[in-house]
Amino acid sequence: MEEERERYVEDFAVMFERFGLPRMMGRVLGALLVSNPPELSAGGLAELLRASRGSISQTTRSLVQMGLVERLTKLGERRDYFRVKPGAWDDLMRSQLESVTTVRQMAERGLEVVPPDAQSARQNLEEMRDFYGFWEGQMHHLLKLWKQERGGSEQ
Amino acid sequence: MEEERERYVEDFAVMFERFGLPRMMGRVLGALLVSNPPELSAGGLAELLRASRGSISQTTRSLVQMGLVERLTKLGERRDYFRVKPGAWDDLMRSQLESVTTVRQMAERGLEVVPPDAQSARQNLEEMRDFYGFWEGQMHHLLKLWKQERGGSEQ
DNA sequence: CGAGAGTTTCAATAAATATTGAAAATATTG
DNA sequence: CAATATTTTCAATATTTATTGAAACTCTCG
Repeated sequence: MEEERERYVEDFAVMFERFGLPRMMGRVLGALLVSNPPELSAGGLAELLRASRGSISQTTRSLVQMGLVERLTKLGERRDYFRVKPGAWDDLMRSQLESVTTVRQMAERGLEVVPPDAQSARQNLEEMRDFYGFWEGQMHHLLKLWKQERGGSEQ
Repeated sequence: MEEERERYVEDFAVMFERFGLPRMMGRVLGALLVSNPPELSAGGLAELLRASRGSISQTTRSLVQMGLVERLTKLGERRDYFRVKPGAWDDLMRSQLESVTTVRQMAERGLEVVPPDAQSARQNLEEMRDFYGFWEGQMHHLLKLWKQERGGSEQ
């Protein structure tokens, strides 16, 4: 991997880290993203990223579970390969939509927990509920729209 | 703070933590959210959450900087108070929009880094760019829409 | 079934992060 | 300006999280 792409992978990892996810996940995803050919083996990733096989194993599992990466095998070869899953970004956004739902529910639970006469707290929580309720609906709609317009063939 | 609200604040903190932010931030924000009256002093927060003053100080600063909490003073009183900032959720979503922009830009940079003949990598990156470009535009639009419909009076 | 290629597990360790608490700084009052 | 209330800073520490590497495991092939 030449200098420039190594730099890219590292920066990708830092970005990922800022989203609260392990740096190594960003490295692996970044490496797969710019790899040619598009799939790499666990061993290949370990070598490319100068990381232990153990940590590649753990990281690929997490990425597969998150739906960002898929594992594939090749006829006549023992090793497993990994590549960026088509539709990965859509999946990621879908999990963000789940977070939005969680926040909305937390607002609703807040309204149950707060005394009926706590006006300002109720107002805060109602705004929170309404806002996240709004996003919940809109995101749902937009995910559908995207799939309709662009995702017709894949998956 | 009674049992039920303490539980709520802790659960709120765990949710916050899952988004990659410090647990204490979630505690402080959760406590302010369900507090009646709506503002609490640094000392009050420390006592309520059984946390050190130092960590309350650090946490409130971060929350203020993130735009989720505001500091206020009261005439005739020395201490500072904190409360949930009106429009906090909108601000938070705006910072998520910034993240979306960052991801889109990272996709574009990927396209510069990858050789012209690396078909599949280019396809990956183009899908990423288009997807996040789409969300960028849509989120921008929705934030405007929300402000128009609901945020007319505040701020 | 045994050998070899490859992957996963997991205890140990390294690294990063959050939290405390005491001292320093700051602001307000009389 | 001294006394007091309050907040901030920061070095030390506790806690959490990521990473390694060696051993165990799994699979495939001859």
